[in-house]
Amino acid sequence: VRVIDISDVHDKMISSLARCHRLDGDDREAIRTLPVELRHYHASSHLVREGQTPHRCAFLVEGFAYRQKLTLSGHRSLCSLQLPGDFVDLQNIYLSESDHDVQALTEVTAVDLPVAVLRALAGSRPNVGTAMWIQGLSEASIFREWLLNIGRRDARSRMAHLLCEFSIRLQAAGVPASESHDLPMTQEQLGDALGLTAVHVNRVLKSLEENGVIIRGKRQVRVDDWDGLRRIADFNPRYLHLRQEG
Amino acid sequence: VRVIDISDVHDKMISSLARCHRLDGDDREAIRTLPVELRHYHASSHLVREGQTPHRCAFLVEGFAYRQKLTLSGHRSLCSLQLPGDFVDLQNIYLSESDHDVQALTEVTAVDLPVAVLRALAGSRPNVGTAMWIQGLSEASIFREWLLNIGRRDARSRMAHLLCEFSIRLQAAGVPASESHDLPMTQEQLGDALGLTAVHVNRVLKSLEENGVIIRGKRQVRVDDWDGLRRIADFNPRYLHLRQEG
DNA sequence: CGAACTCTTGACTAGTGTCAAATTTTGTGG
DNA sequence: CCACAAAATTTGACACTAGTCAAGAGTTCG
Repeated sequence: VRVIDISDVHDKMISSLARCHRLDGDDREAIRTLPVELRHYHASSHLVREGQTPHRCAFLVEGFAYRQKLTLSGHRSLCSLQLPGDFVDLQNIYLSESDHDVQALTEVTAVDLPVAVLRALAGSRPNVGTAMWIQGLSEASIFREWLLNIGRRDARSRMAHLLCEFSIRLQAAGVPASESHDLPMTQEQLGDALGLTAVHVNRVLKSLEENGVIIRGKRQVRVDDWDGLRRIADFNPRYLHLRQEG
Repeated sequence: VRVIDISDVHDKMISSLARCHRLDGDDREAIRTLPVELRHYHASSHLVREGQTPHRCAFLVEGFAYRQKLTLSGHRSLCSLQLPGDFVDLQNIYLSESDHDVQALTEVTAVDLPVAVLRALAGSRPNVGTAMWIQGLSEASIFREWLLNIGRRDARSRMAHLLCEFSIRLQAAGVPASESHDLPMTQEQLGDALGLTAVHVNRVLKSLEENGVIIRGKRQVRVDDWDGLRRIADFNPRYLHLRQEG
C-alpha cells in the first residue's frame, strides 16, 4: 500500500476530465475543491450494487474494477473494465436505480464522491459537466464494441480484442510502462467478459500463447506481439474516442 | 404517408424529454423554438455513418431505426433499436467522430436538428440538458442488457427478450395499441441483433410459434402470450429506467 | 413480369459447452 | 511461517447448440 497525496488525486481527476473536454482555470479550481476521502476496497467487493439508488460515485485512483450484470439463473456478463482515472458511476449519476453491479477486480483505492456534489459541479461548471457526459458516452461506445465482439467474432478474436483494448486504454490513461500492463483476471472472469466458459478461455489462451502473441503468468495475461494480436483481434481503436476535443 | 403537424412534433419532443427529467414551462418553451424541418428516410438509408463527424441529430417522429456496427470482415451487430420519440444521436452529440451507423429500419420521418443547436439548448436550459443526458444513459443501459442477452442467454431466450423489450418500449413511448405492435424485422436483421444466423432465427421463431407465445406474419413478429414470453426471456424491465425522476 | 430478396427445411459440420479429475496456486487460521 | 482448505488452471472425452451449405418456395418491388 502506497501513500497517496491528495493533491495528486485532484490532478488525476482534472487530467481524466480534461482528456474528455477542454477545461479552463476556474473549472480546474472547482475540481480541486472536491472533498477527497480515500477509500479502500478489497478485490471483489462491490462499489455499486444493482437495484440501489446511487448516492456516491467512485473515482478510481488505483486498481481495476468491472461492471457486471446477472441473469436470473445466475449467469454473469461483464460489460466493461474500469481503469485508474475513471469515474465509475457516470452511468448512474442521473438514474434513480442502478441496473448493474460494479465490483473491484483487484485491491482498489478510490475517492467516494457524493452524487449530489458531482451533479452540482456539472451544473455550476458546464465544461466539467460536458467532460463527465463525454466520459460516459465513451464508455457507452465500449459497450457497443463489446456487443460486436461477443456477437460476431470467434473466441480467439474476442480474447485478442479484449487484450488490445486493455493495453491501449492503460497507455491512454497514462499508466507508465514501468508498471505492470498485465491483465489480472481469472479465466472465469475472462469468460464472463467474452461470453465464453472458463474452460474454453483456457483453450484459447493456450492457443494464443502457442502463436506467440501473448505471455501468461498466474492469473494474468500480457501482450507480447502487439501487431499479431491486433490482426487477430480486428482491432480499431476508434471506438475508444481517445482524442476528444469538444 | 400521413400529414404531420409541427406543433405535434414539438409536443412529442417535450414529452420524450419530460419522461426523462422534470421540465418547467420555460424549458418547454425553449424546446418549442427548435427549428423543425421534417425529413424522410427510406428503409435502410443511413441517419448516421461511422467515421463521420456528427453535425445533425435526428429526432424520430415515425418509423423505426437501428444502431449497428460492422466487423472488418463485414459481419454485423445491431446495438439497439430506435423508436418514435427517440433522439437518435445523443450517443454522438459530444463526440467528434461517430463509431457506428444508424440506419432506418422502416420508412422514417424525422426532424434533423443541428448538433450545435442541441448543445446550446443543453447549455442554456440545464433541465433539458439533463433530460438528454438521461436519455443517453438509458440507452447505454440497453447496450448492457443486450450484452448480457447475447453473452449469456440461449437463442430462444434472446429472441424472447428482444420481443419483450420492443413491446414494453413501444407502450412506454405511448404508441397506441391500435397501431401495430409488430416488430418489422427480417430474420437476418433479427440474427444480427441477437448474435445468431438468419437460419437459426428461423428455427427459433418456429419453435416459439409452436409454443404459442408469438404470432408470425411476413417480415414481422407479434407477441401473443406475454407472460409466457416473459418467462422464457428472463425479462426484467428495470434496465429500461422507464420511471425516471431526476 | 421478372429479378432479387426473404423464408423454410434438411443434412451435415464445427465451435463451444459440459463433465470430471488431476494439478497448481492462493488465501487463511493457527 | 506453515499447513491446509478453497479457488483456479489444465486436460481429455464427449455432447449439443448453432453455423454452414444448398435448394425450393414465397414475397417484394421496380
